[in-house]
Amino acid sequence: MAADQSQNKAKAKNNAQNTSTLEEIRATRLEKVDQLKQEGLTPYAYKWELTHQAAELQEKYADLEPGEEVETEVKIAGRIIARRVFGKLAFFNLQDESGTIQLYLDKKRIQSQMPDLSSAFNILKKYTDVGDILGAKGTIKRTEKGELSVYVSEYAILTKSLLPLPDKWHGLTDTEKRYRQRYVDLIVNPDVRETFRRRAKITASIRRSLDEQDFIEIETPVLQGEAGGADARPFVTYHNTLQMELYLRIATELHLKRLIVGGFEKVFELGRIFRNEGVSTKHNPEFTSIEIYQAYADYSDMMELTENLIATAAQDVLGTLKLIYQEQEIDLTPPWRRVTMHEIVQEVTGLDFNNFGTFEEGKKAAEQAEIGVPQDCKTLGQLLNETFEQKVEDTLIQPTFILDYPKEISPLTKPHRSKPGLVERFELFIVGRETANSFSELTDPIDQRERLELQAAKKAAGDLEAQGVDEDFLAALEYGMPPTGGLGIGIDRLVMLLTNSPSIRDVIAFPLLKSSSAVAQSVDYDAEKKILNIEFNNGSVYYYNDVPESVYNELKNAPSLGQYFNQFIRDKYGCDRVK
RNA sequence: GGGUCGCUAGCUCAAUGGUAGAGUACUCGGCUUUUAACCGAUUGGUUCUGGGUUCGAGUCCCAGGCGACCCA
Repeated sequence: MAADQSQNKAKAKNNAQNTSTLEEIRATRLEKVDQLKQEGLTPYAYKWELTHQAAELQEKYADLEPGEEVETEVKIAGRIIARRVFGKLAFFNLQDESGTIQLYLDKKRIQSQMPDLSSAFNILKKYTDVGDILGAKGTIKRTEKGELSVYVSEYAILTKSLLPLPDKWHGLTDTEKRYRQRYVDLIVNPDVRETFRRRAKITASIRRSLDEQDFIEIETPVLQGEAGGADARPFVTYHNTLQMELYLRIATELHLKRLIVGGFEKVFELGRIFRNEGVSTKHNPEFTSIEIYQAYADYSDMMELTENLIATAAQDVLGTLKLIYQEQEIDLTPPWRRVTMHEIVQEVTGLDFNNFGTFEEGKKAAEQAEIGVPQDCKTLGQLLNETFEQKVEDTLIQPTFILDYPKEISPLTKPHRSKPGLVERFELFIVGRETANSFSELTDPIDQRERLELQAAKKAAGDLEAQGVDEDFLAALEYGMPPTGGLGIGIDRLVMLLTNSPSIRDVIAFPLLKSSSAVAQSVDYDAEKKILNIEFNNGSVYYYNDVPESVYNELKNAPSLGQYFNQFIRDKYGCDRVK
């Protein structure tokens, strides 16, 4: 008795080794990897032949009665997302891309079907964890409790997982972790997988529609010498061997138009666009657009195309044109409302911009209507647009085409055929968001040059979003571009709408997030050259130039090196990275 | 750029300025119809970081980091 007790104590002590921190869990699982190898198994397999996916089986055997079995042999694979283990019986829930199915693991059956592995059931019991990838072969059985199961005869551990999954019940809700470790989010939140599956269906549907109408997709450069086609700040990069600055594209417009000049009549590109701007629920610095150009068409044709593409995508993905977005009912059944910017501004605010003779007059009226007029707003056209953005946009819940924009905010658009000062442009708004933008494209090379030079002047004056003059594009126009309708659709925003996602980050698999910045760790100072040498905790080393000795002394004596540095040095002195 | 809120165990969350806790996961033992399995036991912490106030700080103050939402 006494001996038993001391033995138990020793055992308890032995078992009391720490197994709960992340590192300890990982160490325990690495041990299991070793033990599997000792059993002659490979914890990282090469292949597993499948015959079915989980959802397929669920559907096929939906009518199987509890207790009933089918002798057909199936092979499936997936991740263990739950384990319920008894002495000689176990139930695992296996998740593959399509869904989940239960594995019914009976010791007797497994041991007899896997004679080469002496303790096949115990290995399963001891060495598998939630998170492991498992392959299973067996027959179909609905258990007496009514759960459709694969009655396993053979299994293989295909991949041993070393890290624990989030809580099976509460899952992963921390938004930051969900975005930073999207793979974990995808494992435990099935609706996230559904969102990205739906995204793929939407882009496939759009490409299919365009293909059926004989459009072809042509890829244009991401790296460009001049970033044009939109008003946006570009990312700048550098080509070492060519020794030239390059910009990441902010639009695909100017190159697709070159293709129209070259003789293609229906072209498009669906691809990534980069804009060096802020991050919000509606903006990610890299996002996806589709731009479509059709020769001999105008913006009216583009309206029909827009309705057709979006309605078809919704029908393909949702099976309906009526949907709910964030508790608002949206009806995508064409035709959609078409209203000019002048009309809608008057409708919402009561301001009739046709009545204003001068900018001053308009400004006075706008300010009375509580519209904030920014400094750089200097024309009636800009004021109209400002009023529209401030008062109207949010109210455009159902799909609405806003037509006929002021010329000064549309440098690539053909003048309106009957309304002076306006251009033939529309934007599509749904749930208050700009979702598409389209013009009768400007084809007059002289007019285009004047407008781009106006943009370039703004850029020279410090407007970081203004466009430069793309001489080669102008040369292309001088060879002659046929009348052309152009259309751009924000794919991310469309996907948000059709997946009922409140934030653009929900529809981008890996949204851009700030990395936690490096912390200054140690410091050195060259008094003669006034160079401050800082080493960061990530190993990088920077030289900060022209740093006064007094600053160095304060830094040295600061309670926290890292914070003094962030506050008083980081952005205040020029620096070179040396390591 | 401004404001509000948040950051504590792998995950989800507690904790009047006074011994950092629960559930779950992990580990060990038991169990052939479970499905948030169950029963029993053990374990697990840089409370985001750096300062400050205090006899004493997860909590109060200052600064910083990251995130969410709102505004411009």
